[in-house]
Amino acid sequence: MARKIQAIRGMNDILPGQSSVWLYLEKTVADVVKSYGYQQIRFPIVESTDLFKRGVGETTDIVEKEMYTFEDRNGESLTLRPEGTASCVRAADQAGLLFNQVQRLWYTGPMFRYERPQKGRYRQFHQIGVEAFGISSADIDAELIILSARLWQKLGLLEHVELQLNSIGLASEREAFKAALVEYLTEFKDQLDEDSQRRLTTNPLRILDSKDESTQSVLQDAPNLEDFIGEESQAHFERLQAILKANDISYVINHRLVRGLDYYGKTVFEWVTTHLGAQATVCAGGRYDGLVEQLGGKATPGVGFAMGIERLILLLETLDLIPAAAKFSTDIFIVSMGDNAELASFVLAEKLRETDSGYVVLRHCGGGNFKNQMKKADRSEARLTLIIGQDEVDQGVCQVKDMLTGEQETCAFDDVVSYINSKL
RNA sequence: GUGGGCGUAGCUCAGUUGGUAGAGCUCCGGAUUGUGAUUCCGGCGGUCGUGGGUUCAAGCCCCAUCGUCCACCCCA
Repeated sequence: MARKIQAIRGMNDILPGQSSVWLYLEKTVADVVKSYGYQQIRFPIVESTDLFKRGVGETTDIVEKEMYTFEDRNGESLTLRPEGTASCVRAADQAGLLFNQVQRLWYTGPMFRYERPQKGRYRQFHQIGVEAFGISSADIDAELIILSARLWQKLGLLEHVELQLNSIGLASEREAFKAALVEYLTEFKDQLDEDSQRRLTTNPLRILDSKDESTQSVLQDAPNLEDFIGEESQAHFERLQAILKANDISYVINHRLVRGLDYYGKTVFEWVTTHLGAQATVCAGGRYDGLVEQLGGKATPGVGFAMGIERLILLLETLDLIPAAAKFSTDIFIVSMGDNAELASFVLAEKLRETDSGYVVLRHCGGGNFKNQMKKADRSEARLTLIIGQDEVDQGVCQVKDMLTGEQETCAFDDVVSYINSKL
């Protein structure tokens, strides 16, 4: 036997039992997002490596060590997208959709990061992203957050996720804070954990997140980001909070909340849960007013967020929140024996599918005796089984069996559709 | 990239101090003729992840390797 080839590590197949849940989630998101006036945009999975280097940030972990980068046949460096925002900006700007106008866009699809896989974290994972361009005021930040809350409500997740908010100010304000933080922490360098010492030079803001006790105690008296936030950023943040309050969106302010992508400024937020272990963040985003310009477009404000589909599905599953209607199920199973009955069963099946009822009609294929076919019908978990043999063909009828009660009735061929409509 | 757990039939797993493999489910067939979920009987199905090593003998011990899971890091 030839050796089997398996899927690439961290890249999962979505199997039949799972796919209906994906469809349910995607449909729910599409409906919610549409009701806020967002239109879908689709862009390629592969882009120029430079797009992500410039968009996401050269020194971020994503760009430094997590990208799937390779050379095209003509030597151009290409990368499998590690996130969607940079591509979205590129696509929208290239089509002239960003200059002097408002755009509300969303997208979904696979993203790729070379990480060590674990629960809720995969090398190919899927995101749904929502982005709004051309509005600099806080009301659009609020709209996006309210939209996400609406989605949680539709999915039954609202009480299981918590909104964390922060403002990380303008780039210049952040730089000033970063400098002050590094200056302060350098004094206590020997009291910091190993990772944090390294981050002093690589990503100082991340130190705020450290779980190390000693590091946290050093941080007690460290400078605060809030003190470096300018008036404009502050007013923006306050307005956002006022709108959220008016809409009864509860949140906690987390001054430690910083994002891993360089393009964020002012508003940042995350929806987190306690049900997914280490992968607590289910949805995250923020404002990125400088990104469009950084990618060569005319300065255009932007805000957006992305959610991880795998994580959301994991959450829905652990909380048992997937509605029965979202699961695949067979409504009618058709059993037949003999050549004539087989022909009749095809006709019958098409009669049922022709209606707008949306019934899932499964015809048994491959013959076999009634006993085995009935067994298949049972396994299919269909509500009703239609049975046709030579006797039924001769009389122009079929048997309709209710698999729950075991009751069976004879029904004229011509009346089958209306009879079944009354039963289901 | 770092650390730890795990890898035995299609699936879930058992396998005692090393003596060349078992259960349940699934699938197929049967318990009288054209009717399922219970019950009973029988059958198919495994070079015990892979490659080395120790031993008279390895699923069990040792090394390596791959895969998987969890955590760190980072992120959705």
